[in-house]
This record gives sequence, structure tokens and C-alpha cells, in this order.
Amino acid sequence: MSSHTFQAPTGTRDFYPADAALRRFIIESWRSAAIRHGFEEVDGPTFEHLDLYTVKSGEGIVSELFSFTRVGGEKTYALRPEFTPTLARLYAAKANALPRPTKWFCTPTFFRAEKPQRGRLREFLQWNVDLLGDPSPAADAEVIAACVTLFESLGFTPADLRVKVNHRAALANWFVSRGIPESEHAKLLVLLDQRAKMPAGEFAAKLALYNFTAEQAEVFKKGIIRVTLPERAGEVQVMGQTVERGMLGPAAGSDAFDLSFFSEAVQPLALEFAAAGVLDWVDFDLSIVRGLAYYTGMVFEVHEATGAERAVAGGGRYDNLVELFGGPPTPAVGMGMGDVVLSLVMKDKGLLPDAGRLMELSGQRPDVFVVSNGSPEAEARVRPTVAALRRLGLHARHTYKATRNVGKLLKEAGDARARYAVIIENSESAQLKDLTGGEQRAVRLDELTAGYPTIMQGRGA
RNA sequence: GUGGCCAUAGCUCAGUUGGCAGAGCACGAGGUUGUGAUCCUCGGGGUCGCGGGUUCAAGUCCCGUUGGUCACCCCA
Repeated sequence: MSSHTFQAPTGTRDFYPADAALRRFIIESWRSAAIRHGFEEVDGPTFEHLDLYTVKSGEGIVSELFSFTRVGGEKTYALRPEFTPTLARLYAAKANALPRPTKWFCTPTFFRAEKPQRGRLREFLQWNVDLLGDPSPAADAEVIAACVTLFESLGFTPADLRVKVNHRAALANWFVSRGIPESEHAKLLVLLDQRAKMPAGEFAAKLALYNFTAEQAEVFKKGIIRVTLPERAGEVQVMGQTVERGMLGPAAGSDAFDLSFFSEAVQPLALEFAAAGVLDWVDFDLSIVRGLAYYTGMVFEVHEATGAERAVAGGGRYDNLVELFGGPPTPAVGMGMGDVVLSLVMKDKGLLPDAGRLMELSGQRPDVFVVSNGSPEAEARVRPTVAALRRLGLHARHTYKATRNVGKLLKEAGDARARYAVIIENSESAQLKDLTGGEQRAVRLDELTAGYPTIMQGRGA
């Protein structure tokens, strides 16, 4: 590379005004959704001791981290690749003083030393929502409800995004019921997680090693099952086909659709999703495994409805993790959502606000744009008027162009999405024009600079 | 970390068998209609990602490198 050219490091992004406005909009959307659901904002350091990450994930994780030692120092640090260890550390340190449940969220930057590809960068934002101290399915539903609130606020519908829910314990119970020892469960979960990456025949053959039939392999491959609510309790549908309770037991002969364990674990969740008003967004999906890591109960991922793009969000219940980081035994459920895939899906669905709208949504819309009619007398009043309006707390702008053509300057004001234009006529009077509606009226300059908000009857106009 | 494809103006791209670096949009200046439009004229801008090589001559062909992108690995 030549010495006079610098590029941003691999997998990082530059944020020009339009990009920064989008980022601000996404962060504010995240914050708003979390706060509406009663979560409180927290944060931690951008880097932690490397040990904090190897405790949970093993030494293998190190190659995925940006880690470093200070020159002359001995301690090894790592830029944070996720928030959960920090969250557990924060919670463990003050567990006795914290309310139950504790509901926290954050929207920080994370770093992973992976090769970038679509939807995955080395520096990104991630919204984390966690609810600690409540083991109930209602807590699971609360986290997902915050997620759904976000989607709704961005303009998504259940036809755009699906929340795919599974239950670790249900799968484990089912495996046990089929005589599969617990020592084999991890390998089996990995196999299920990889189902999409191999031909159906190969997948079925590998499942057969665990005594699953080809029919059951098909069920796993398709994933989605429908769990009905209590008025029809006892019914389970597989791939749209209703299966009677009597058919579910292995004794019934056809145990291809023996999903009773799954059904029992998931029915309480379904009730809570219904109570939270998010059931329309949810599919119960046997194929969602979420790596292995630390999940102990409900797990979920949010995907674009047709399977385009990577997962928009993911999470689940991790009842043993706080203890692992030195805290008291604490049931917990949480989720993470990155800005990269979210932005891609918003773009795919045509839900990205245009540049002007983003400036407005990110709090950068000018209140007033001050121009003169071109006379020297009026021109002299532009800067003092702008200064006075700014002193009143308003976002006031003026042109930097050489032209004094009123039409061109009003176009500039309109392009900037200013709410009002002030056209100064002489040292005493001006026209005040509402750029939204187009009406304008004469005002005295001294009156304007003394009480613009009053004249406008508030800024919301 | 492995492999495929890609790289020309701020953006989207054109550039012929190797022969003077281009368009639209955007940006800036001026003009016209004293009020956001339309229109007209002009202008700034690119070591063709970077470095080598072949050639009289390279944006174009070859090698390397950096970055992007897609798939694999991984996905906390």
C-alpha cells in the first residue's frame, strides 16, 4: 500500500452523516423498545481481561478475539466480543442488592476477529436484552416481546420476520426417552444444527445412528411444528397435519411424531406468547439449536421469513451462567441483535428511511433556516438573527452559498428539511414561512429573536 | 484460516484487437422567474486500489499485494 493512502481496517465501517444518522436511528429504536418494556440501560468496559472470555468458551475462543498486552505490561486483555460475560460479572458483583427480576439492556460496540462477509463485520453494534432472576416462561416471553416491539416500530410485520422458538430441555427429555445417553446429546445437537448443510439422505443416515426413523429426520429437516393452545390441548400438529395425543406415545406404534415432550415444554411458552400478544410472530421450530454454549431452556432465533440473510437476532435461557462467573445461582434469559443484519433486512424490505427522514429521526432536523432578500440591510441581520435563535435553543442554519437568489435559498432550506424559513427583508421585518405547509406571514425581527418558540406556538408544528 | 469473483470521479457505471480518461447523478459558480419547481451556461475534480512485469505503448495482458464480496470453518 502506498504511504499516502489509508484505508479503514478490514471489517470496520466509516460513518458519514447519512450512516451515522442510520446508526443513531437504530440505537434509539432499540433503546425505546427496551425502555417501554421496563428494561434499564447498563454498559461495561470496551475491553476486559482475556480470562473472562476463556472461562466460558475455552481457549479456542482466543483466535476469534482481538486481544493485546500493554507494552511493558503483563496482563492480557481482549476487546469485548459479546456482552454476556460482562453482564454476568456486573450482576454477580451486586447480586444481593439488585431487584428481582433485574431487567437490563445495552447497545454497545463489539469486536470479533473473523473474516467479514455479508451480515458479519469485525466491529458492530449489538442490542442486548436480559432478564435475570425469573425462571418463568413469562420472562422468556418478555424478552421476545421487547424484540417484537422493536420490529413493529421499524415497520416489520409477521410476514417479514419469524421468531423461531425451540426448547433445549424438551429436546433433551425426548432424547432420554428414546434411550439416548446424555453423553451423546451434544453431538446430536450439533448434527441437528448442521442439517441444512447436508443432503437429506446423509442427514437421515446420521440420525439413524441414534435410532431415528427417516420420517423423523424429515420432521427435523422441516423444523416447524404447530403447538395449539389449551382449548385444544393435547393436539400437536406436525407440518400442518394434526396428530392426536393417543398417537404420540411410543406404545402407539407410530412414534415418528412423538412430540409429547416437546409439546409439554412448549405449551406454557405458547400461553405466555399469547398473553404478550406476540404469538403471531412465533413459529415453534425443532431445528433451532443455537450452537451449544450455555443455553438451558428456551432458545430462539429471528429469521427473515423466506430464509434470506443470516439470523437477525438470537437468544435463550441460560440458568447456569451467572453462577459460572462467580455469582449466586440465577435463572436468566436474554437475547442479542446486531445492527448489520438488521440493516440488511430493513433494506431488503424497503424499510430504510430516506436520507432526509433519517436526519429528522436522528434529531438533526433544523428548526429554522434564515435567509435575506439580498439587500445589504437585510444581509447584515442574518448572522445576528441566527445567533439569537440559537441562543433560544433552536437548531438554526444559514446558507454558505454565494447566491442571494431567494428561490435557490428556499430550496436549500427545503433540502435540509428545515421546519421554517425566515426571509429577512430589512433591519426590522421578515417573512416567516412554514416550509411544511407553505404559509407565510410578516413578523418583526425583534419579536422573532425574543420569542420564536412563542410565535411558532411550539416547535412541534 | 481456505477457495471463487470483483476494484475506473463523492455515487452508479461505460471504456472496442493494448493507442490522448468518459457519461449521468451529486457538488460548486453564474443567469432567468422576488418564494422551495422547471430551464440555460460554466467549473472543480481520477498516479484507473497499491507494487512489480511484458510491450514502442497497459485502465486493458501476467504476477504479487491490499480491500470488498460470496461460500466454507466458526458463530459466544
